[in-house]
Amino acid sequence: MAIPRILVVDDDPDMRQMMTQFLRQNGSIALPAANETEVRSHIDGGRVDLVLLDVMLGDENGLEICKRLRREQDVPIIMVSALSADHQRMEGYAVGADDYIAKPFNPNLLLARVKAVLSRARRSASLVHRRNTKTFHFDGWTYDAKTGDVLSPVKVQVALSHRETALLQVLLANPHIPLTREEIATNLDATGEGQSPSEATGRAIDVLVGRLRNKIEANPKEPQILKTERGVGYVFAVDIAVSDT
Amino acid sequence: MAIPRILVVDDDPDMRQMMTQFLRQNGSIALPAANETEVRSHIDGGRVDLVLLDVMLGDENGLEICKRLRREQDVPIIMVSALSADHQRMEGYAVGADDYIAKPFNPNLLLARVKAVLSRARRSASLVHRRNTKTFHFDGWTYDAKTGDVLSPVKVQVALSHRETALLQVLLANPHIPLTREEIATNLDATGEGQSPSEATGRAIDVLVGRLRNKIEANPKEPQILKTERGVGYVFAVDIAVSDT
DNA sequence: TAGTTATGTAACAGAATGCAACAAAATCTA
DNA sequence: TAGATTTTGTTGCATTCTGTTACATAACTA
Repeated sequence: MAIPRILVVDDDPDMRQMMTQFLRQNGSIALPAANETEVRSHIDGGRVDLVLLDVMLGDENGLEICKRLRREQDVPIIMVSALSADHQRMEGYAVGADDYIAKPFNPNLLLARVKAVLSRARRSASLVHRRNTKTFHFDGWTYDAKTGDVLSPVKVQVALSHRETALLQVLLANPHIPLTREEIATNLDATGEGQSPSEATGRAIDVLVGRLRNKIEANPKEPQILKTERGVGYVFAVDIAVSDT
Repeated sequence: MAIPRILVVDDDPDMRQMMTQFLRQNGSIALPAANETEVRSHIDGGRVDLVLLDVMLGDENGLEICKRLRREQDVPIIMVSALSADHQRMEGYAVGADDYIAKPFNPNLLLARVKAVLSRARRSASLVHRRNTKTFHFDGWTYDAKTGDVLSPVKVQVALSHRETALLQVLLANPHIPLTREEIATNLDATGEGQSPSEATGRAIDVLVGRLRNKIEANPKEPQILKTERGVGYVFAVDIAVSDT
């Protein structure tokens, strides 16, 4: 599908900011909205693929908005709430939400849910569910994005940890582009394969890079694939071929 | 989803007429039934997405029918009753109804409830339309939702315990979606009987997952089907094909 | 060259997960 | 119904994963 357009509805500016930024970093178009009026103007104004709706909207009631939206439009809705009590969740479903997530949420979880709801919506529209079946080839190596398997040039399976896999994915998505540690960290948390409860601090990325090098570099001391850009960060420095299987 | 097929069960012809007409005007296929015999013939004869069940059915007892339906089929049920007393409502839930509405009801309210229950059923383990006798195929394996049989890639029967089967069902209903332990536990309890007696505590889900892995993973140490999402929970990580038999 | 800054990495610690062993509960059987 | 068997949750320990820290080394600057 085209780039998903996600409406972020929250009356707290900070939260709105945080969520829109996060979604944008992960390839979505995020549309912020603080109240029902802004929601309507967005929905009436253009395509919206998904609504992330806070339950508590100051004086307005997210549940009510959800109910109304559902009655009029057929846009998928994920309710977001600080209250994780089960009855809240139930209420969310009862008014027609497609999913429910409690604040504070794990960014991975949010992204996974967004993906899931979008793909579900897409599937019901097209009936055909094509998964991500790309395979990446670089410098003799193979990475199967579907299974997550990594094969060395001599066709030996190499086991990467979740975090290492996530790093590899980020790099594969940005070949020849030097990435700062911060960029890597942000995208790591987003990839959905790797987890980290909170933002990575300190030298975590350096260490992670080192670990990945130990697994995929012939000579980790002289990296050919994952090179250092002194003063900047790291680059994936070889060409990539992508095959659709 | 396709047009919902709703079974309207009421012994009063006027009320039946009114409800079926109303539902049809609102885009559903309404199937009238006056007693348990007619209910059975409809359910056995074709797909039914929701049952609107009157509590008072002349000499029969709606609650009993509800209980039986719940035990055999996994079709969503909304109880309808002229008695709005609280104990009645409670009884409705206790026998496994998904919702409860009191007569006389606001037609829009009925519609909202119907939609809510349908969408909830769609998203959660709605895979269990036993009557439809679906069979799931994944990674060489076969799971027959009707008989509960599980066949390995080499066509050997594998015996799963009730709990393991329930887990498999929850996973099959949510492929590629990382589920938290809490979500799994909730859905597990829901799949069995209408109640959720006690939240599974501790590491029960972990252990259960391990047990299922031992039965359906070629190499339980390196799960290909039921993968761990560190910090989140577990995912059913392979594609599923569903055949109607 | 000496000093400064950036990077590599081993060692450590805390957390998450896997799992065997046990116990309690449910189910079956004679 | 008593006893055997199966199922299922709990617990404790082992293992794996991942970020932090400390120090060594490399690169850069003046």
